[in-house]
Formats: sequence, C-alpha cells, structure tokens
Amino acid sequence: MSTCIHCLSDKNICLNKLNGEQSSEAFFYQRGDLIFNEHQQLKGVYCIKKGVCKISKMSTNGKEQIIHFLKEGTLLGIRSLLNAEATNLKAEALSPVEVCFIEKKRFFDTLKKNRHFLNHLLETFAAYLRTTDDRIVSMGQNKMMERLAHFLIKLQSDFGTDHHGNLGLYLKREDMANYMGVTVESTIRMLKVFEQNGLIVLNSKSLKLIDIPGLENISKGFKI
Amino acid sequence: MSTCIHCLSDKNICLNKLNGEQSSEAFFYQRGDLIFNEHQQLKGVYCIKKGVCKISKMSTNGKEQIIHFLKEGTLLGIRSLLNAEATNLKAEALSPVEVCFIEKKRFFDTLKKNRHFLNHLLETFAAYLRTTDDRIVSMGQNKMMERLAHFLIKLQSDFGTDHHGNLGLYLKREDMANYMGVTVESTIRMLKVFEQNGLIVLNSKSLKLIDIPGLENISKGFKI
DNA sequence: TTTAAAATATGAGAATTGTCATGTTTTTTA
DNA sequence: TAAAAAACATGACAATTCTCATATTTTAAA
Repeated sequence: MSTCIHCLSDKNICLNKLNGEQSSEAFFYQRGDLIFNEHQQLKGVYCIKKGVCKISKMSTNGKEQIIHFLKEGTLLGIRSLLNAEATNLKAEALSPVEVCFIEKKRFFDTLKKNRHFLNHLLETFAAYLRTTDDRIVSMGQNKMMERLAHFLIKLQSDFGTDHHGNLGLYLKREDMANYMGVTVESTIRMLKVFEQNGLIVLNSKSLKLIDIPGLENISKGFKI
Repeated sequence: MSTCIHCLSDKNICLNKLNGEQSSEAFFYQRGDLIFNEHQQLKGVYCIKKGVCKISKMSTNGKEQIIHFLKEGTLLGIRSLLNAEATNLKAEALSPVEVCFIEKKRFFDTLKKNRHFLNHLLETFAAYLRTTDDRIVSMGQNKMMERLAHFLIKLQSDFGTDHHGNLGLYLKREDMANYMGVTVESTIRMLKVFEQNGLIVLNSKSLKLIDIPGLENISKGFKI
C-alpha cells in the first residue's frame, strides 16, 4: 500500500512520472543527505519512493533522538502542512533515496477532492499514533536489553533480510543507540552479550538474527 | 476549541443535550472508574465533557505507562474506530468525569458529512503526533530530573492553578512516576530535592510551582 | 472512632547505564 | 596506496535509578 498521491491508482504507478505534471517533482538523495531539517517551513510534502529515511529530533540538551526509520510508501512533512507550522522533525537519507515532492496547493486540492486519500491519511495517522504510544511505553518501562531485543525484531519485520539472512537495513551503532535512547558504548556491549548468547551473529556491516523466540522472550523481560 | 461532534456549533453547546438525540448518551464516572480498557472493542467514541482522564498502557513486563492526561474537549477511542481494531489504550477517570458517547455509525456519518469536523480531526492527530514525538525524545534523552521539571511545567500549562496557586490537577506520586517512566521512590526523592531548592512547595494534596524559570532551566539540562 | 488500607517517605545497597580515556579496525579521501 | 577520518571496541570508574525493607502519615472503611 502506497501513500503517495500519485500512486493511488490500482497498479501503484507513479502518475507523476507517466504524465510529467508540473506540480510535483522527483528528488534524489545520497546516504547522509538532508531532506529537510527541524524548524524548516515546508512548501509541500515528500513521498518516499525508494530507500530508507531516518526521522529524528534534537533534545533540549543537544542529543539526537531517532523517532522512526521510514521506507518507500511513506509521506513526510504532512503534519507541518496541516498545522501550517515549521517541521518538528529532521529527515535524512540512510541509503540512496528517491522522493516525490508534492506541492502544498496540490496536496490540499487532493485532500479536498480525493476521499480515498483522506481516509488513508486518517488511518495512517491512527496507525502512527499506535506505534508512538508503544514507543513511549518501551522507553519508559523497558530496560535497554529488552528494548534492543524488541528493536532488532522490529527491524527484521520492517526491513526484512537480505539473501544471506542478514537484516535488510544495516545501521551503525550510533543510530541504534539514538533510536533506543542509550549510548553507543552500551549498545556495543549489549550486542556483544546477545552474540555471546547465540541470539545474533555480528559481522562487519551485517547483523543476523539467529534466535528470534529468544529475542522475543528477552523483549518481554526474560533474563539471559 | 471543542472536538465533540455535538459541540461543533459556534457556542460550544452540546447538541446532544439540547435535542436529546438517541444515538449518543452522556455517562458519568467517579475517580478511579474505568472508561475503557486495552484490547476492548469500542462501539463508538467518547468525548470528555468534564473532568480529567488518565490514558495508559501496560508494558510487556506488567508496568503501567501513562501516555496522557486529558481534559474536556478531547475525543477518546477514535483510532480504534478508524482502524477497526481493539483499543491499545486504557482510559480511566482521575476526577468526576462526564463524557458524551457517540455511536460508531453516527461518528462515521459525521465524518462523511462534516468537512469541518474532519479537518479538525486531522489537525488534532497532527498535534498529537507532535507531542508524542516530544515524549519519545524526552524519555530517550533526558534524565529524570529534567523530565520532572518539564512535566511540572506542562501540568501547570495544561491544567492551570487553583485559587491558592497550586497545580490545578493533583496527581499522586505513583501517577507522576508512571508518566515519567521512573519509580515512585525516585519521584518522591526528586520532588524533595526540588522543594529543598525552592523550586516548588509540597503540601498534602497540593503542589505549587515557585520558580518556573528555574524549572525551565533544569528541564534543559542545567544542574541544580 | 477505631481499624485497615493506601499513599508518602527514607535508608542501604544493588543493578543499570553513562562517561571518559584509549586502542583497534574499517572506510573514505587525497 | 598512504593518510585521515569514522566507526567499532574495551576497560575502569562514576552517576543514575531501582529494589527492597521498613516507617510514617493520610485516607477510607467498618
């Protein structure tokens, strides 16, 4: 299921590409490129067509908290448009990323005309709110061992595996840490504990889940 | 600004009460009463007309995480209806609470007919997502001293003060702790530190903010 | 109004996670 | 390919927060 205005047709074809409408454009980003930053006034919304984005926010004491890792089919920047405020989030490419840009006016026109798109938006928001609630619970009540186990499982479920069975999205330790709200050192140490207990296998630039039921138990509070 | 379908008229009068339509009802709850629980299939949405509700969720290891404290004008249970799933949250009365109940069919009818209501819903969701994002950042990156300072300021800004200048919403230590994701003991100790530093005044059943700029500094990482 | 229960409080020690210093490996750039 | 930079790793120790035991106070119930 794709969220892009251009891709609401049955076959998930990007209309933008087919008829070359002026009101939207495609952009390309490389790993590390900034798509938009916090406190920026957006002129429209972005839809991820390809690649993975890191959505984050700085805390008052200058540390980065990652909110989401988002992939193709996700709209970015809607909230800013709806509330006519600057973004509260930063979006950065984690891999080569292609996005459609849908200009503000066109976005609202579609919202007005296309009932389907609107319902989809509501459902998407509802689903997001569920996941952010779960996030709050996890950050508040779970120890980092539990959070890491849960996070690894979520990564596999969201991004799958490559042909070697490794996680489909490779993240550096720093990004893992900033997602979980812990330090890089703690993350490194806990990954090692998981590896020593046969739960995962680490290699340079890869991470494979070996014992998913074991990880699930840990995420629920079982001790190693 | 009220969110209730019945209250979309300019004067914020509850139509439900005026014309006594069958499809919605008012319900009353006492402090501690359950409005709905997690994993419950809702038959409609609730709109808080009066009082304060505690919205929470159990973690996998059986600890309660409070997501929100919500007051009059807030709709409850929309997400479950939109996604046709059971609730993922529990709603409980913290004070005498009055709610309107709007039946499923009527909710969707209004959503279909009333453009104003729909836009309002979208904006509400967008605003919620902003606050939950901030919550994630705070839980991930701030120490409990910073979180407590921020929380106290938020309580005053959301619920105001009574005629003595005390926080308009009195919470027991346990609820404070479950909101911040820390233990009751830690909360008690930190409140005492704040009091000893002239930031707040504690009395049985009351809490008054004395030095708000001081609390703001602490919330940003300044040390006491 | 006495009793029971719930909420608040405090101390001692343990567990968790962070900090900082430093070293190694891998990746990127010149 | 060499040099520089970034990422990963580890140890020692410190700070934060939790746990558990036990009082004390406040509130609710008999």
